[in-house]
Amino acid sequence: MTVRTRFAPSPTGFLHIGGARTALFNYLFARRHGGKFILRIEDTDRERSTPEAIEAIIQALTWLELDWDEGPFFQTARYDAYKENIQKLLAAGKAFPCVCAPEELDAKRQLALKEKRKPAYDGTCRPKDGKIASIPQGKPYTIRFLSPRDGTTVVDDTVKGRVVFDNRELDDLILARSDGTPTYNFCVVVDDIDMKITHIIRGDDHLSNTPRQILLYQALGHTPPEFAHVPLILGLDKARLSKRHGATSATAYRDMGYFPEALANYLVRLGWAHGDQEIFSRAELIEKFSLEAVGKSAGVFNPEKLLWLNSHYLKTRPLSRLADEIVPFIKAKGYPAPQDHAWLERMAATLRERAKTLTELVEQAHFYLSDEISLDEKAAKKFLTPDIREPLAELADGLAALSEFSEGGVEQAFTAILQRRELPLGKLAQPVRVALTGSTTSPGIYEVIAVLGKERTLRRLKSALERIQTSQV
RNA sequence: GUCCCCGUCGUCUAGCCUGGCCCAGGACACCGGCCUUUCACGCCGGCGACACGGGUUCAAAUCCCGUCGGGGACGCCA
Repeated sequence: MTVRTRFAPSPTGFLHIGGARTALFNYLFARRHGGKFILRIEDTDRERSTPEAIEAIIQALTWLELDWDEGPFFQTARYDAYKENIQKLLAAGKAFPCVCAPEELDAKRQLALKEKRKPAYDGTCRPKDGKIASIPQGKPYTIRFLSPRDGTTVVDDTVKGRVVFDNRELDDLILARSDGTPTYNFCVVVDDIDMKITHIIRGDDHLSNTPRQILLYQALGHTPPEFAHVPLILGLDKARLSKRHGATSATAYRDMGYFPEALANYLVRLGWAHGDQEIFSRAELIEKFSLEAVGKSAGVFNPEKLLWLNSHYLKTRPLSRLADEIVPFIKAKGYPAPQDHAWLERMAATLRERAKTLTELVEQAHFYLSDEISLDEKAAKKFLTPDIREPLAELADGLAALSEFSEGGVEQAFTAILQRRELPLGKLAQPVRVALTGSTTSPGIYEVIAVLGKERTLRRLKSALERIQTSQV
């Protein structure tokens, strides 16, 4: 039997973090077992489904490199299949029409809740004594599943273990709305049967749906697949992750300068572990992922750790790739995109250990990307002082005379002056740093100078010198 | 309210199934130190948890029961 998993989002919004992890687990499990990973769009709720959401979900999956083998399939294109199966159930006396009005049902539900009872369908339209109910004429009706009133339904869940539900807890769920369109729990089962899904891996908020679905499988004459309900992702307040916890869409992280590898690595470790290992390549994940190692308890989303993983990927990324990846962020900040790829690489190399995201890296690259450096006045006051004017001027001359404008050459120029004047490096480096970058913190001063190049370095030193001159008078 | 799930450092987790190797290991964050031209990186060290109460046992984070706490489901949403 070849493994077939599926990710089945409803396109009512972007792909959120929890969905991304579910997709990842399904993907990994399928790949691990040489199976197929299927994408299905559950768009039966026509009110809330949008083409934009579909696009956003596909984009997010693509960004995360969770490529699917079949689909996307759309439930709205499969109405015939659902209708056919409803007819089958109706004919077999396993479903029945219900003429209860939504308002009635709602009132009963409210009352039950108020009286602290479990709100459930009271069976008003349930056919008595095993008769096959006839279709009501001239009245709107829904089709309900005739759910057994006794016995138990067992879910043998790969992560949660054996969970037993009393069938009395399950009411006669609606399979088709009064407009004839099928509902979620029914479509899912029909689809998973037709698409030959062998393993359903999804959030554990679906665990309580599972006994109904198992009952539907049985009614339709099929064996249920394996179920694996993975715990939910919580916010810092332990409530289910939602908008108020900040960025929750997968692509929001892309836009904030995170790498897909980092997000995937973070997400997979939330609820799953392989010993003490923290960093996983995609290949390792495929090799090592297993549902048995997925934990049972919900996990809190920790942005700090994601950031740490991202910085890891930032530090270890091939430079030429990094250079490509920062370009969109440079443009987004409104800088002209540098054409010299090699230069971009050198620039990124000096910054990558100081930034945790691409956004941060580009922010710190301001003095490379623009000649209008923002001078920190406090720093200027402290370091661009008259006593440094001479060494600074001398350094400018030394750098101007350099035939090879490399890090090594720059260092020699510095050392020569420092030795002659018996100055510690910091005494000269800080003023130079302020002159070139506008701030007291930056990458190593030799790297900065080498990357900036002779012309821009000299120009900035010159204007610093001028500033010292004028403030003297 | 009813049903279901869950409960190891602040957070993610290893260990739990197959009790002793665990006065509980790793990671993020935090604190201190080292490295150092600044800031980072890196390295070293520190802080810090078996929810609680009973039981079983020579021995319990690990097995059993209860309590408490958190989450989820209860839609003509998915």
